Amino acid sequence: MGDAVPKQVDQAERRQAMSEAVWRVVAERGMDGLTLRAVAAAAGCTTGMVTHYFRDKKALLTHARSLMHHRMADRVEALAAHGSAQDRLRSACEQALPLDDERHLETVVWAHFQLSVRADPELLRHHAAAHASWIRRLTGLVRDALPHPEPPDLHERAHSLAAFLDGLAINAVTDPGAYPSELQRRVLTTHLSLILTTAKGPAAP
Amino acid sequence: MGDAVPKQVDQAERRQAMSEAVWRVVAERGMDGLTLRAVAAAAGCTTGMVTHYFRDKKALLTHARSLMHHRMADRVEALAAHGSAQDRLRSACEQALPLDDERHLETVVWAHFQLSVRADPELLRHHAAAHASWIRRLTGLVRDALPHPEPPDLHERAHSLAAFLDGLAINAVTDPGAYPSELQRRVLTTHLSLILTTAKGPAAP
DNA sequence: CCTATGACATAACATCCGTTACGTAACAAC
DNA sequence: GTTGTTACGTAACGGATGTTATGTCATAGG
Repeated sequence: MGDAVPKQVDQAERRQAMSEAVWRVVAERGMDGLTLRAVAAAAGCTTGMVTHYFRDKKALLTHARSLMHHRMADRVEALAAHGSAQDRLRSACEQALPLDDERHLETVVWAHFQLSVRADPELLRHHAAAHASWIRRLTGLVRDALPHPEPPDLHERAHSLAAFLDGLAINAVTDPGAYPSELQRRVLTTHLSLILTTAKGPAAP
Repeated sequence: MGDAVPKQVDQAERRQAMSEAVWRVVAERGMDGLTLRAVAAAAGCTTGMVTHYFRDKKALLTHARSLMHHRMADRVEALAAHGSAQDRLRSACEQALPLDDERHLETVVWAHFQLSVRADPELLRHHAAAHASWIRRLTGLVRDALPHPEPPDLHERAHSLAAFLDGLAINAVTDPGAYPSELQRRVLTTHLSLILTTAKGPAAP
């Protein structure tokens, strides 16, 4: 009984290719259009190959989800640490916006994944943790970009910025014609300048 | 051949009941969990009754969508016209946030509908028009709440507010534990006070 | 009363889905 | 070469789905 192990394919690479096919299918047809056959067609292979690398549909989705999460996290991690605090804040914000085709697809897929999280308690916990981490990072960036001492509503400003970014990204993706990247940048500029305001105007109740 | 027309049921009422069943199913199981049988079960009837009042699944979805749209539009329309400009602006913003169970469900369903718009060009046009109208209304409210003369970035501020509201609503709905209504109100207060700021702080690039 | 019609329930239908089983070819160890 | 394992493609399976057909009952007009 020999231990013959003929392994000439890069399994991780295949899995990634299929995950990317999942992204494309989700972006084009939504979660209810995500079928193994559609994924196989988008990946240019057969359903047999998909089931060969993933136990079942849930495993495929989990992998596609985690890969997307890593992809976005890596982009956050790769942000330049140099430059002024304002520059670093703006860079972090821009990477969360669908300013090019790649981020456009990411935004669509991420929106679908985020919404579908509601159906699975475990996914919800995972998402909540990731979101809290994102809020923490934004809070730090906003604090660094503001003059000392930090304002008492720092956390609210960070939350405001996070919500703004998510909303703008989704609006840009569900109504692409109305949100060219140039408008997105202009609105971001306005929002950042408001967030970094120190002297308050007339207060809202 | 008599013209017997025994019509003792209110068809509009039935259709609304089934549309509300659609909302509940979409909120609980997402778009891919929306089946005629699930809708019938949620409405407490049979699939035969559903097909009796709607030609096919698409007609059912269209009606549920349009009813939800009217419901949200009516709420906007019912906003108090009295009070200060700031009060009217805040009221308009609060009705867009999931501060109670009713608006929570509305937000979830609306998010699903908004995302699924991408798969249908006609729905996309409809959504774009509604969104533009919403932006216009917000712009007017912000202008009224700001001292004259209006700032040059008025439209950007309105877009910023619209994106913020959408994002906060979605965050609150995908991570309910982290966004109690009290936090939503606090963040809204901060955002509104920033939006209504006239004296600018350090500008972001 | 009688009949036509609307308001349903029930059930059958083809289709599509996820899953699983089976078959084949390629390659490493012996 | 032989063998055993991996890497697929093909196809079949039961179940779920949207749709359609059929049946039943109540009711309003004649």
